[in-house]
Amino acid sequence: MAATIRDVARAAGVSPSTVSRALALSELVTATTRDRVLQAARELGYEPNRAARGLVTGRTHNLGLIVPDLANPFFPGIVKGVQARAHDADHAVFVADTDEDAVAEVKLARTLAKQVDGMILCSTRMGDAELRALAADIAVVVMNRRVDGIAAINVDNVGGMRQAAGHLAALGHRRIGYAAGPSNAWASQQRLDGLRGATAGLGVELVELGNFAPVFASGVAAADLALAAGTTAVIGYNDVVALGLLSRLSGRGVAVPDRVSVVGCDDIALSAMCSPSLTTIALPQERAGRAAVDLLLSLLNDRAAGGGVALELETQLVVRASTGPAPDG
Amino acid sequence: MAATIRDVARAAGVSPSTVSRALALSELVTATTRDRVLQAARELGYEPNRAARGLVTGRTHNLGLIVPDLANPFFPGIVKGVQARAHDADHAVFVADTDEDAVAEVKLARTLAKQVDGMILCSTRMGDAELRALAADIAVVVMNRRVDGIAAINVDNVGGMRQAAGHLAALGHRRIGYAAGPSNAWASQQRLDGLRGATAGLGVELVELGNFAPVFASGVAAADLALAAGTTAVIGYNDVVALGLLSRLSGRGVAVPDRVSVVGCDDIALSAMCSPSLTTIALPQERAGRAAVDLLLSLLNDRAAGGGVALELETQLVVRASTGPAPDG
DNA sequence: ATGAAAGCGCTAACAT
DNA sequence: ATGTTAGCGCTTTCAT
Repeated sequence: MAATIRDVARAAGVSPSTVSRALALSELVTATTRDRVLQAARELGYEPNRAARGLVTGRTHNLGLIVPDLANPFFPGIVKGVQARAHDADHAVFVADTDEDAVAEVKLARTLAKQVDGMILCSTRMGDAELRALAADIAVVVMNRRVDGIAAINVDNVGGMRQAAGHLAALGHRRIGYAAGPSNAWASQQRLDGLRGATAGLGVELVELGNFAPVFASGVAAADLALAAGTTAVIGYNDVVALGLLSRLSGRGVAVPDRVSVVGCDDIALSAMCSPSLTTIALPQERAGRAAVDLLLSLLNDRAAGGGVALELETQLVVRASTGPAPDG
Repeated sequence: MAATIRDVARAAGVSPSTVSRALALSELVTATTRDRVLQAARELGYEPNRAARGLVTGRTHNLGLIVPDLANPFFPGIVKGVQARAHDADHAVFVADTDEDAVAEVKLARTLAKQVDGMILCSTRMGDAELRALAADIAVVVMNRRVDGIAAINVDNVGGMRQAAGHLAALGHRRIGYAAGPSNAWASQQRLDGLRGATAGLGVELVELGNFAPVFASGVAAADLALAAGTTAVIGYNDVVALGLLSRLSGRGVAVPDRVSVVGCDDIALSAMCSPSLTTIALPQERAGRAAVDLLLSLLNDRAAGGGVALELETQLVVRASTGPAPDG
């Protein structure tokens, strides 16, 4: 059996309450007794039982993190960021993968809500109403989503797309395709809006190729549409889709970037590893994860902070080998 | 505040223990009282507090999962498998990423151990002694590791390497390079052993290129070594390393598979997405994750089961575009 | 500065 | 078949 606070108390010759205070680094114990307690705790390998503590304090020191699909390389970065910060703040993290299923997500969130102090919903597919209902019961931070009254960490999708469009326009492209993501993904709307605004301003034609699931096969399908539409550059909703574009273009003997340029979004690790390497919009995934934890913890510690806060992190175009000058008209 | 068992008891006009029994579907309550209790619980939206329950039953219904690096696309598959099965069995999962740090891993495991019923250690870098000490305190299942007395889920690395070697030999390769993984990774040893045995039996020469961290850059470095050693085929410790090989070979103008063939291991999603697509050894990641949960839960329910059990899952060579006939001598 | 006592929400003997 | 009691490990009044 693991040592309890009583064991430590006995070993240190004090009462359980003193041990509790000493461990909380309270100023209410003498330095000497504190040392004695800490020493005893160390010797016994004592670790407080969090469940028991939570029962009395009402704080579990657990956080929940829900992501649509861990297999999408975009999310592990966020998970890492969340975990790093959570562990620093002495919190453990329940991670749940919804497999892109909005119904499963609501159920999962409800279950998790019972065992955590707060939760981070990443690229949630949940409806606004369900999200609000959840936020009424528990502290919630969303990532890549904007809902009034709910704390959010976002990346500057609009700015990123503006950079991408500017880059392609500078290379002489006049007709750009966009393979959009799921229609219920907030980020996809943002990116589309950004792209529409940017291309209009640049006098560039934007061809919307439709909505796609954020998977490789979507890029494969979109490549054919892009070629048929006569575009000289295609932007994928994310890097995985862009990798699908790359693959299909190469399969059809279309040289990248000589005949068609390709841009992704996310800057997943593999963007730099494939060939041609992928020009993409880098999102600060780990930083976003850390920021989400910070925001959540501040919400927890200061109920007044309210849910209105929304942070926006910068994005940065990373130019690699998959984009080049437009072929001569 | 959420409703407690007392609230339900009051509403149903019974004692808390009767509520507890009714909810546990015990046969010790009349059908009528049970209905009354269930009804009251539903009306109040009552959900038992798991922490409180855990405090008395000693079972948290939480599982811990430790992986070296979520950014390595091999692990998300396992996480998904573990979660799927755990949720089915009404358990939640704490996931922790150690960033390949053996010291951090031990600390993390110790912390997590306090809040879970059992834990799954994936490709752990922990020493045998520490592992045994941990297993003495809590139910443990390891994946990709074999330690006497500790339950394990493994994949047939030896068989996989045998298939890979056989494939390359059949294509006429007589000199094969191997970029091994970290020396403290059990799977790497296994693969090396498998490869040594297989090549010896086939009359093929095996060139061991050294130990590498399981990252892209390692493959880049290994490619140069492989070329210098005059091998016509190279096997990477895993797909990420193989992707590095692919990238460097292409960068140096060495055609794959025309001049050099490349084989990976794991069958991460991106193996099929890059070009040339990667011949690799598919490991059943999700299945392994599910099996680990099953094993862990059986350990938990039946202390007699002991820790000796070791399951081995099959591996399967997947031939794609990165391997071809050996160039003529 | 420290100890004693109460109680967080729940289950599991032990009564009845 | 149901209620009463005790206690899981911890924090937090309230005493001293």
